[in-house]
Amino acid sequence: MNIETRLSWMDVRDEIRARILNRAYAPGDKLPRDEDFAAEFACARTTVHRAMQDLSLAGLIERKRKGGTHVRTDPVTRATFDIPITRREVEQRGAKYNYQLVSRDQAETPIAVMACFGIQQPAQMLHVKALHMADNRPYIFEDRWVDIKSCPEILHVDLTRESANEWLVRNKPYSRIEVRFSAMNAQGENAKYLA
Amino acid sequence: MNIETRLSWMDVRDEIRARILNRAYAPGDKLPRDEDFAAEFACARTTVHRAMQDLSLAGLIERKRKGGTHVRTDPVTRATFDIPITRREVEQRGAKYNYQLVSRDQAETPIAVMACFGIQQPAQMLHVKALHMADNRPYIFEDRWVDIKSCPEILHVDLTRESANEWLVRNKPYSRIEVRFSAMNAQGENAKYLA
DNA sequence: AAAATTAATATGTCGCTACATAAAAATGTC
DNA sequence: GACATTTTTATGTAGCGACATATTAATTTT
Repeated sequence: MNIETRLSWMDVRDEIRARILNRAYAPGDKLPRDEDFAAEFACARTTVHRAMQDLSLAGLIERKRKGGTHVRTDPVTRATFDIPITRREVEQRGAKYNYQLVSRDQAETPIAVMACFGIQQPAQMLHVKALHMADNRPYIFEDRWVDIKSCPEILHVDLTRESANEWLVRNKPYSRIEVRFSAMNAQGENAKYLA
Repeated sequence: MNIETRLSWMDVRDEIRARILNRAYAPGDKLPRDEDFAAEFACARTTVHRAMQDLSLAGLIERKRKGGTHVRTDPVTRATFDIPITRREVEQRGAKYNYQLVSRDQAETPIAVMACFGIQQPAQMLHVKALHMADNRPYIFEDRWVDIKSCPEILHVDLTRESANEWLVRNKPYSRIEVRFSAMNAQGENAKYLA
């Protein structure tokens, strides 16, 4: 039986994360090079690299070529969530799903929406409003702006039959999405901390 | 100049994703083994592996040891977002930040909150209400439930000085968070599809 | 036939090497 | 000193080999 079990990249990640939380490495600090960590932990650089990648994705550190790795000054808690298809959601509750297109316009991005998207220049966008219903009662009101340049195909979709949400989720899964919540922080932060 | 540039794991990922979107591999289908893909693309299995990992994280496919890789039957679009610290957000806008604790109670999880958290058994929780203000005008109303078992330290934090949000983000970054949005889908889906 | 055991197999992980790449630092040039 | 060029350096990526692990499939045992 070999006692010292080989340590995995997750162990390395956890150890480094622990140090950051301990303030052993304070926000803004430069971390040792991957190679030095590898020496310390007696593992390969690739293992450290994988750990670092994860921490970087998690928003805890920032890495730059040549620049090295730094603890983020403003800690960011990054979360992942799934954008559901409303129809499925309703149907799974055993309710009858109905969908109705309310409006569909093409327009320049209004200022308010620009701010919401975090863009500077106005662009051509498709503005869709639609109502999702469960058992014939309003369930969700979808008010959506889609950037046409990023997704021109949306113009040729029959949105009276399928919601923009469903079409996008089906046909553009994970085209690198960035989500912003503007006026809804309070509730959105109602997160559960799990083990 | 070597013409055939070596292809990266992202190229592999994009190609496989394209096929899934094309329905070349339909939902539910079993994908070829990593090794076969590696042979097809003339790259190493590790490269395919990395591509697959990414697609799996994105929610497009599901992998099981020995079971192989399958296209997910219900496509899920997975997104990442950052939970900001409200104070910073306000200050970055150049406004004056104020914070006021409204209430702080310890109680059993009410049914409504249990549903929100997706848990079955009631637990002891800390219920905090607080108001975040920008230039002395209400900005965000924070209504938060924190599971005490998952995070007992919260009880000893002086929440009149620092908001629960800020403390959690600062001290529990990425303790594997799961977020649920309940009544807020419509707006939350207002996402921008980027390149 | 049912249950327990064993083998086969696809994905997961680790280590090593080599090279690519971005960006800072050092150097050279005017 | 200001600017352009080269070197250095830390991270990023690809390939290969080996072994771990989970799960299905096959086989043996009862």
